[in-house]
Amino acid sequence: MQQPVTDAPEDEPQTGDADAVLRELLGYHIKRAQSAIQADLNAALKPLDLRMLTFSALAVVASSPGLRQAQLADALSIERPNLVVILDELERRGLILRDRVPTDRRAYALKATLEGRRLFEAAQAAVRAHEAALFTGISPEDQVRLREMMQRIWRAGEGARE
Amino acid sequence: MQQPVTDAPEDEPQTGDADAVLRELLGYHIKRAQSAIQADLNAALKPLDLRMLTFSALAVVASSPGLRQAQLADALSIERPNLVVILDELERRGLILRDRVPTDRRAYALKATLEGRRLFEAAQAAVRAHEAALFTGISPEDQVRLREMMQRIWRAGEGARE
DNA sequence: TATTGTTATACTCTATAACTATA
DNA sequence: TATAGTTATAGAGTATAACAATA
Repeated sequence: MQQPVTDAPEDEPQTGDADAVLRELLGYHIKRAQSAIQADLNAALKPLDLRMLTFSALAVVASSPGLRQAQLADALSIERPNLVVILDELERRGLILRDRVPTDRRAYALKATLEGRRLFEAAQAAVRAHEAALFTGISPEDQVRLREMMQRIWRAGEGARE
Repeated sequence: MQQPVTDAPEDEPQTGDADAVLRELLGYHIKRAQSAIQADLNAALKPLDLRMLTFSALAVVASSPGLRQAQLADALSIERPNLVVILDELERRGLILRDRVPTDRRAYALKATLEGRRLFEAAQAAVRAHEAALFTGISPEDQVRLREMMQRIWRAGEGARE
């Protein structure tokens, strides 16, 4: 069962094989897939003038009204300062409101406007279509396995960070 | 078998549930896992003064000597201009060389120095340890499945980009 | 004293146009 | 003309320190 490995000389590496060292790493494949997902998601959100981050923020605010910015930043796994510009943009576009919390005048209670909720609904449909398209090749059972594996990796990373 | 779902009132969302909308998306879990992987990988490479990108570039150059910059950029899936600073850094540190190609004086043939190959070996060991640590919770068979799924997603993204 | 949101800042990664020197 | 590497530049995401207002 001898396989003719390749015709090319060893010292002239083929372009398509140059990433062979990297392809041995699981993280390489996960990164490539994640890049593809992000690109496709942003393309799907572009007609709505949203990006992954602005969509995520709008989605969380729309479905969990009353959150404070610190809580939202936590839910999005981003730092508080980085959330400010995102909310500035969503607020400027009339998609969310920063309501003062009466009991704690330092904080804002975030909520989506009617327009924000409508845009969220449209965006969610676009995102679901995007996921359906990108994950067609993966059976529902495998998608469940995949989600579990991703959660395990994330938890392992959490553990390593302490 | 009734489960007491939660004690909290509905209109005061719990912090831990704020990302419920996002957790329905497979892409959300993949992104979180990828972030964890990148953070852990960079932490593993930090003692060697490498990052994911500089490691990847060094790895490809070390194992495929003679590549041109355009080919390397292609292997790394980055744009040619963005590769320049990375190679500048690796060259300045004496890890790689840019050798003129005699037959095409526009191009450089990239190769790792002895020191570059040594650092690559050390880095590869660190990266393997990092992957072993992060992926302990995933059986070898599942890791194979995972890789296949990532490749499928990436190809679906490629198809969507045309 | 501690916390909320904010400003300022910096670093990394990414993407595009335009230049130079060669081909 | 076209290509290889480069420069300049801009956008997006991420991270930290420090501030004013409030608790």
